[in-house]
Amino acid sequence: MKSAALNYHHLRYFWVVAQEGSVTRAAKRLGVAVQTISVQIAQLEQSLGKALLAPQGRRLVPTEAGRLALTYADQIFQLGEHMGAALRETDSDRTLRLAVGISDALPKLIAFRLMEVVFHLPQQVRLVCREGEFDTLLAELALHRLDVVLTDRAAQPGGNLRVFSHPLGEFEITLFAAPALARRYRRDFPGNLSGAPMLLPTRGNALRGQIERWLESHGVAPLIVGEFEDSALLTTFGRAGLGLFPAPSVLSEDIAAQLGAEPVGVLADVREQYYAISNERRIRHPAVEAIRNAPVSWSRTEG
Amino acid sequence: MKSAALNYHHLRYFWVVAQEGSVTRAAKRLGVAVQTISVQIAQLEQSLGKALLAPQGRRLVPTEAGRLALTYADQIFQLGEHMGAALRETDSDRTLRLAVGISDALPKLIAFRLMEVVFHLPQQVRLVCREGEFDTLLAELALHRLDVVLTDRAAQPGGNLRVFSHPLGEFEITLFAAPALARRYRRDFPGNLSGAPMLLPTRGNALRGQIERWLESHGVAPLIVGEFEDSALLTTFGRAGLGLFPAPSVLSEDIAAQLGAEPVGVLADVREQYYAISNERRIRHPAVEAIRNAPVSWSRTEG
DNA sequence: TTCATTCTTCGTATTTTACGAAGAATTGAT
DNA sequence: ATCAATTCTTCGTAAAATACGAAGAATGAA
Repeated sequence: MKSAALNYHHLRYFWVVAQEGSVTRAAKRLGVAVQTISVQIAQLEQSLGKALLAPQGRRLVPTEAGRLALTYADQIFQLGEHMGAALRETDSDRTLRLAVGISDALPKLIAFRLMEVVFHLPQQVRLVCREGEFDTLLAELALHRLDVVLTDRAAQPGGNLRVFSHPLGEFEITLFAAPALARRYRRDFPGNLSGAPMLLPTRGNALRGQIERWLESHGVAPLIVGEFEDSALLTTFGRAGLGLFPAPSVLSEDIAAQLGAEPVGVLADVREQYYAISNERRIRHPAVEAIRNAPVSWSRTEG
Repeated sequence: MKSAALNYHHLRYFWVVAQEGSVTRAAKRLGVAVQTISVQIAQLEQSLGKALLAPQGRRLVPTEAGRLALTYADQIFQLGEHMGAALRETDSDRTLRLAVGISDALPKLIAFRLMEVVFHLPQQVRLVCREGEFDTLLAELALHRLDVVLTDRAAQPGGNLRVFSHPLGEFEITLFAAPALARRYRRDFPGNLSGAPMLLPTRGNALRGQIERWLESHGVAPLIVGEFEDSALLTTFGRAGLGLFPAPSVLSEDIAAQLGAEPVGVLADVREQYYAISNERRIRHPAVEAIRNAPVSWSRTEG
């Protein structure tokens, strides 16, 4: 038997009664008759299967279950109030909001560079970013909780979700490493990579397959010491000196400055493609359009 | 004009429609007619003063305001579901729960020692602790959100809240300090305290007055370099070597182990009294009673 | 364009919520 | 112990909300 949905009307009465310690006073505060409240609290208790209030002296005090319920009720009604306030205050039609989902696999620095353009638009834009797995973000996009998802692979056209992928250009990939490692493997690159410790994206990432093909074609077999879903985590491990790690060549300077890691060698012909995924085939949101059309400041091969 | 309270019933329909992207499908899922939903969403929009959904192609997508509302709705209905689950799963009558409020001013170690006994009761007790200011905690006690408040001062009997203070015994107070400071001021204590850096509780704390009287009676005037509402903060500053600080003598060992601070000298005749404040004159909650009657393991003068 | 689908509006049925009246249970005072 | 006062419940009915059938309007897709 599936229990019916919670009746928030009943819950509110219970909540007020618990605050006032009395049905009578709650009735006064709410401007309704005592019987009304009495009945509805009884209904709430029945639907939950637990007593929520018990008389003690002249007051009504919450039972153990009632107290638990109150912790939820507190939050629920606080949220309700905040929501009203937020909607009233926000001139949500004035400021343009852009909700962006950023795939784990996308290097944060790339994400930043891609989104940079929205701050140079004529109108003020409030950027709301959410990180997560590709599939999660795609679902939120479909629900219009997000305006666009930035990621490293296109959405499957055959999927049950009606979304559209817009390529943002191809980026050349370089292997980076902490200074000591970088010095060691920079010589004779790429011939000496066999046995070199390496950090790679997990299978399923588009880049992974390309890198493996590149390694094979160069006849080298490094030791894969770690696989990462999340690009930021991958570079963190790389910075710590645990292995060579791939990243877009254009980030060379940023990686040196932020992570203290140096380039080891370019993976010729390995290219990562980034995408903006949106709901419409023809992009409407001006900020998304700006991202789509941005003349990205670093070298980039048009796809 | 005060806006009417949020109608959670309407909000739920809106929430489902946003998920489904269509009134029709939402109606199917909810088992009601489309008109019903249509009307109620219109009412919700009117009461909030903003459009929440806008047609786009064949779908209904949330507006900017709608999206904001959805972030709240998500939380609200998640809480509702969790509440039902929590109430169903918890055998809230089996496990005894004890909600304790701990005054900022109370040394955490004392609080721990006072509450220790509840874990040795025959029945399993789930301890729920909340920290805060004295007045805040007292209000929560009055609402029965807490079973007992542990604090360093009794509640005013003349207050508008009907609560009762149960003394838990008196504790002798010692001045402590980081090792270097302690060595310096331990000699000739208490005669050399004039000009010594000292950290004290804020005025209003019961201990503060006693310490000042003690200092005066010994004819010394230290330099008060800090006043703290929160005892944990006070000891943290003390540990950093910023000054001498008072704490119960019985915590000497704990303070040495945890904070690396050493005793400087005992404040003879200065005694801190701790209290358990509850709702009933005669305590009913077995765990509270245990705290009240615990033969505290360390030296303690019965009041 | 035409057709199909979806969302609205209107009037009425149903359900939920609210209240007056009366009864039961408890407290606090006499 | 008894009484008065207060509080919470239980009825039956009134008011309000929610829900639905029917019909009209708007929009996208063929």
